[in-house]
Amino acid sequence: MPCSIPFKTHFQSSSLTFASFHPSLLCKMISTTTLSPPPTHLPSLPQTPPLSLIKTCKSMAQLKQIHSQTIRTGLISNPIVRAQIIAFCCKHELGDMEYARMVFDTMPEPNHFVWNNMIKGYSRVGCPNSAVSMYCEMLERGVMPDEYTYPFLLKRFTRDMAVKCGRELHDHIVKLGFSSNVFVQNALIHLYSLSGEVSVARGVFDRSSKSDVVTWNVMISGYNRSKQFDESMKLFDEMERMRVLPSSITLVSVLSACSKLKDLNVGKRVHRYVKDLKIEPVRVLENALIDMYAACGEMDTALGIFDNMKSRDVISWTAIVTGFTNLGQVDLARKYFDKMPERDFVSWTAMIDGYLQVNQFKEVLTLFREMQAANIKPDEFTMVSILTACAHLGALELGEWIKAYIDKNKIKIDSFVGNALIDMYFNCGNVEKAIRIFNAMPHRDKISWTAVIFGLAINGYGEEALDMFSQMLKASITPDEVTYIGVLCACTHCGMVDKGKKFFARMTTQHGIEPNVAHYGCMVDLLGRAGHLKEAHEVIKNMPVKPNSIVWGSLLGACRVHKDEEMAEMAAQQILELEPENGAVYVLLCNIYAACNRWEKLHEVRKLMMDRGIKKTPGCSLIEMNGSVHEFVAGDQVHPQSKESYSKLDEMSVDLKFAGYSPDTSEVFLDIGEEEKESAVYRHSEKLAIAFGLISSGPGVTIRIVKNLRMCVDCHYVAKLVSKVYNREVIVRDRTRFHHFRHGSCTCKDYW
DNA sequence: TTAGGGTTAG
Repeated sequence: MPCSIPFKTHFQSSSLTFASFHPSLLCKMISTTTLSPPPTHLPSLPQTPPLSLIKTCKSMAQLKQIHSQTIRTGLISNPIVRAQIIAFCCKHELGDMEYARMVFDTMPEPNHFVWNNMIKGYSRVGCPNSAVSMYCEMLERGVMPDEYTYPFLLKRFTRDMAVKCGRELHDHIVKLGFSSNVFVQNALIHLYSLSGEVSVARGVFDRSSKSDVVTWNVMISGYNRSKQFDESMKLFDEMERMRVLPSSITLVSVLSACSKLKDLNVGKRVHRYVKDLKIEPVRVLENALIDMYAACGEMDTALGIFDNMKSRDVISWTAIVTGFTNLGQVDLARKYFDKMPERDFVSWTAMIDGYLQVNQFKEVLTLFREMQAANIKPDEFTMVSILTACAHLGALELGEWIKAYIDKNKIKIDSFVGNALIDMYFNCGNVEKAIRIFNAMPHRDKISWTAVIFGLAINGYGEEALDMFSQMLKASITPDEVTYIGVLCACTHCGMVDKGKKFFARMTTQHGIEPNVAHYGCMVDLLGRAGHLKEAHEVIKNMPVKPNSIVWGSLLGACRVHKDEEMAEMAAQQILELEPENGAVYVLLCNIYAACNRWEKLHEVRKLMMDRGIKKTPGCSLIEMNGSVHEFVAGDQVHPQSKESYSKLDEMSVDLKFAGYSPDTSEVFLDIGEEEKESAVYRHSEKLAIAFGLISSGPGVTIRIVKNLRMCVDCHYVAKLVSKVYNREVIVRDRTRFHHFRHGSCTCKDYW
């Protein structure tokens, strides 16, 4: 419902509209609520004048008694009495705004004091829309606001409201001549920093007298809000130069900025300030100090303050938990988390995020379940952590559940949540849903575009990824180095060597991005896949940065596919110089020797592995069924349904042999007979997971598996046949890419 | 008869 500000007296020609507001909220509140009238038969109160009684009043029940007495005695006709009753409802912690409105409606001509109190009351109870409605009503009835009105009105504004009507209200303030009032100025700085127009806020700040510490505080917190922590610091310095004494609130904001910037020096300076100026170490300030020291990794100092606090709240505890999680000391963090007397959604999310940071994804999900059992409502921060864990585990069902939860609970899908959803869907191999989320996002940032490009690329949709890239450029979003990884990855997946080279060059010439080691790795992958092994090697030799094991690993992978044992040896040697303990390299080299029938060489590497005590990482596959993640390790029988899975595997083996399957043991490098080799590949973890998937789900249900190592040729072959024989889509995410098996073929086009 | 500012997790 459009609501024009009826500012008739001063704005005859004004076109001001408050289209965004719903003053009906207020009307609704009043019309649908049954108001309890003041009680009529009550024991008589002591004969104290009602105004003094209201001042000492403790509850709404008491207020209603006083109200009723004033009605009986006729004192209610005094407008000051009604104003005080309203003021109590608007200001008191237990004040009731519905009651205030009821009394308000009995006043034929409420004065400024009453209007201001009503506005303040609605702001206090978190109904800024109703406060605006009240403001509109005030103007409509020809009462001009005064300098008290605006600080009350703006106090609880939301970002949206600030964006939509900040400028208009500023206009009113200027025209009414209140712009030099320091309280109004402070409210305006707050308003603009809320709407994200921090430079306009700064303009108001610069025009102010700057003699009031609150003005500085509002500006500093405004910079913090818009994450311009450097500016907060500069302002703090300027304050010192201008000899404005900081208050404890200034110090809290500055400490918050120090924490974000990890600026221990200024943080310590603030701490000295607290000590030298003998500022009372209130809890909020101590919390801010703990957070600053924790963020800078100084846990001993943080704990020193924590231990000496008179009283701690949930923020003090959470700051300690976060301090440890940031250092990766998740067990210590958990120790404090478990000791917390109370935990809120932030503390739970902090601990969950701690597990995420150290890649303990299962613990992430376990803790999330505990959080739910404790009846703590997660918010969008929690959702991001859980979705990220789902993405790593390939847990699509849980990810979908989170999506449904977000929808049901109307959790805001901001760009963080949107991007996490996109990542989750892509990492679980559900390209369609990832794109659906992307298309529905109102604000797509660089990260959203990059997530889509990269997601499409790793899922084998190279052409589509490049199409997205050109759409991104058309939308005037500047790509960064991560976007280009996605672009190059897309070229690799489609074997578009020339295009890839062109993009690689354009990255620098058009967007000024210097390629880093990851980009060179992509180029090696691109050339290697196409069989240009020498050229790939040339890229490594000429790259200006030191190649890492991933770059050499790409070349080694290409050598496996194109069976170039000589270059493979060289690449493997390079990797082992960098990472002598890298078991996967020995294994890959053995695979290559086995595939080339170079048994002597293979024995040498095997002996080297034994001598150096290097063990082959056991293959492990995760499969999610009915909301739980199941783990299968090659050859193990730990899973409760492993017996059934093995029986299914036997059955599969017969079915697949009818379809022409014979085991491919070319990559088995164990010195064993052919039969044993077959038995070894037979028990690979992804086969067990596929068998489990087949017995645990109905016909036509997609089987999604996440594997910790590269898929072997035999498993790849089996997955292709399963997709055909059982008419099932099988999606396997291995160490480096996705394999979507459909109707007997794979999107990786047999290169991985 | 009425005012303002702050801390924790992506």
